[in-house]
Amino acid sequence: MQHLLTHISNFHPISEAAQEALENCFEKLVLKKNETLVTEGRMCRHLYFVESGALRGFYKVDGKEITHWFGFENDFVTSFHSFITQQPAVENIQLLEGSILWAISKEKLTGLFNQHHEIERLVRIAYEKYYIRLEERYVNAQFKTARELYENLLLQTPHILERVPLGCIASYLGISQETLSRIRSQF
Amino acid sequence: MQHLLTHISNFHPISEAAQEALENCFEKLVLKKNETLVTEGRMCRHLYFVESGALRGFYKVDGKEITHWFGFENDFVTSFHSFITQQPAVENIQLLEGSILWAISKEKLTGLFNQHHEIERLVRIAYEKYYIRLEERYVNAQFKTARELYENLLLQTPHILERVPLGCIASYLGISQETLSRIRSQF
DNA sequence: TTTTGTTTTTGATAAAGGTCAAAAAAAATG
DNA sequence: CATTTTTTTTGACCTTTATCAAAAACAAAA
Repeated sequence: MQHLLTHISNFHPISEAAQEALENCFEKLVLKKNETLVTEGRMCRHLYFVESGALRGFYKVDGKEITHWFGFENDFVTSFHSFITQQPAVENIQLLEGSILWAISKEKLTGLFNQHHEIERLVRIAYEKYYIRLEERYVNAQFKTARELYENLLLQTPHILERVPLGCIASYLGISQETLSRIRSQF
Repeated sequence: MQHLLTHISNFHPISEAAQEALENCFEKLVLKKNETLVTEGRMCRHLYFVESGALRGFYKVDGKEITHWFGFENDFVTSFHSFITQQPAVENIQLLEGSILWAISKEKLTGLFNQHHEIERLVRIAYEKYYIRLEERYVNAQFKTARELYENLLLQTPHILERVPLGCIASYLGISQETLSRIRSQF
């Protein structure tokens, strides 16, 4: 738990009172590799913080699994669309490694927003950061060759290449596994 | 100005006091077609609300202009990365039609956040909506054919096709203008 | 270790869409 | 209107990457 509070304080300092309130709302979750955290068609009512481990969000197109994000240490993850709109999730979240997570429900988070302006601010600022990150990925994805996408990954997030199976990475980059394999062999 | 306040109230109702505060912070801007609102390399310090008209955000790759979003009536637009990080913009914002905009500076907006929790909430909720929208576009862009992307546009945002030159739309969809032209001729 | 299952690589082929160049159409301007 | 200028369309060709199928490598389990 200290892990989460420290991470938050580094990101955007908050008062003791707010920290205590947060502490009372998160619950620890220990999951094993390959377990499923969120399943498509079901509601996702929680936001998760990754203390350690790795997971991925994926959805299915023509029976194929398309990974569209990875989560690692210090990431907040959820099936965002479902969490926000309270509609059934269109994606799945699966553990890529055994992980320690901290979960907070949407109700509790909303309660925290009402009690502590500074927590809502924290989240507002986090959204900005996540939005910018997504925007960057989007711009990259659309106008780079498969090779450039791989190089980017190699430079910017090499841990993904080390910890995640090739098939997941290929769909994450929007290219076929075979193409990724061929590109990788040239390095 | 009433336009903006009405739009905000529809989106998420706020108190009289907050409305007045908002009213004092926005400034009206009337711009002509082809004028530039934000230029790459320069800071973008404002958030804009589109009362009427149309504009686009684009950046340059190998001398080519890549449009990555359009803004129309009731949209909030800005060079988001620059506005948030206060670093020079990497994109340009240009008017596609003569437009009426309302501008608020980052300083004023931050001030509003401090004075009115509910305004920060409003923005937090707006971010959620914009994030989901971007996520959808991202997922689409990566795994649909050029034809499917065009069909999507036709169904979901036909006003774009009616009000925007083909070249802008092609880069927005991530395909060449020639391909878009050929696809369109098949309908 | 063998066996079995999973992941990655390799090869051959095909399809989608890009690029370049020129014509046609449409829009803006004097 | 007539004339530039800009935008869109069309055609020929080429590149990138997907797809399918099979082999190889690797990992897990008996």
